Amino acid sequence: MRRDIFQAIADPTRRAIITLIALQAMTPNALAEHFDTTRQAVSKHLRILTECELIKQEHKGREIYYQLEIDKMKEIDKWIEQFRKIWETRFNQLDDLLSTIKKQKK
Amino acid sequence: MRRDIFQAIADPTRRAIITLIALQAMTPNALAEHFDTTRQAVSKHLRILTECELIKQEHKGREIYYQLEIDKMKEIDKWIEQFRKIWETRFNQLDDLLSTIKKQKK
DNA sequence: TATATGTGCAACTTTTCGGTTGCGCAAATA
DNA sequence: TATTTGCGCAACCGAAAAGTTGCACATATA
Repeated sequence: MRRDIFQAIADPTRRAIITLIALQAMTPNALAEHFDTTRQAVSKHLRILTECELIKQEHKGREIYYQLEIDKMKEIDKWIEQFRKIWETRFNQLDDLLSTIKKQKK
Repeated sequence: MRRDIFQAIADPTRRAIITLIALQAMTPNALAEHFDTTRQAVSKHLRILTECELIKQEHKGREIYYQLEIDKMKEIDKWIEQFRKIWETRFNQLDDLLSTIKKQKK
């Protein structure tokens, strides 16, 4: 099974899970209430997210609280960074262009 | 067919395509040379990327140059932003803690 | 101790995905 | 005009994904 973060966040339910537990750790049952699927399906998503270390478990009696491994999210941010550089450069170029026009007006 | 950006960037080949054409617009044939698949397979990826408006075509004779719609990439960045806020907050909290410890030492 | 609850795991099914092959079409070239 | 080249599209195939159902197991609770 190929498991990487990008494949993990491809599924909308998994993205919703990530957003939910980003605020506070939650149990599978609590999470399942938010979706129109079975608890087992949610559990499966949690396993996938755990496998690529996007979330981690915290056992509390018979309950298992899942919480976000925020640092792992940085890996996605790292990939986006190369593009952020591009759009920031373009923005600056536009900025330069605008100020050049401004100067010409004077 | 459900097509969203996150599903689009889930595939490693598609991510590579995006990175390649971010630098300069390319034709399907030119792109295919970079991968160990057929031109048709690449073409299929290009169609998916086009469908979710991550790339756009520019016809030049019988050749089609594909180029990145950099603005669309911002949507991914937008999703990441909520988590960036979290890790920046935590970083600042750690920073506060460290300076508190420093003060106590004095 | 018997029962209820919270959970993960395995088996199975249906859908989706990524790839190949074969085709047709338009533009360039001989 | 005949041929080559660049391309998209449709049909098909195997693998993987996402969901359901049924089960086992540990921890609470009566």
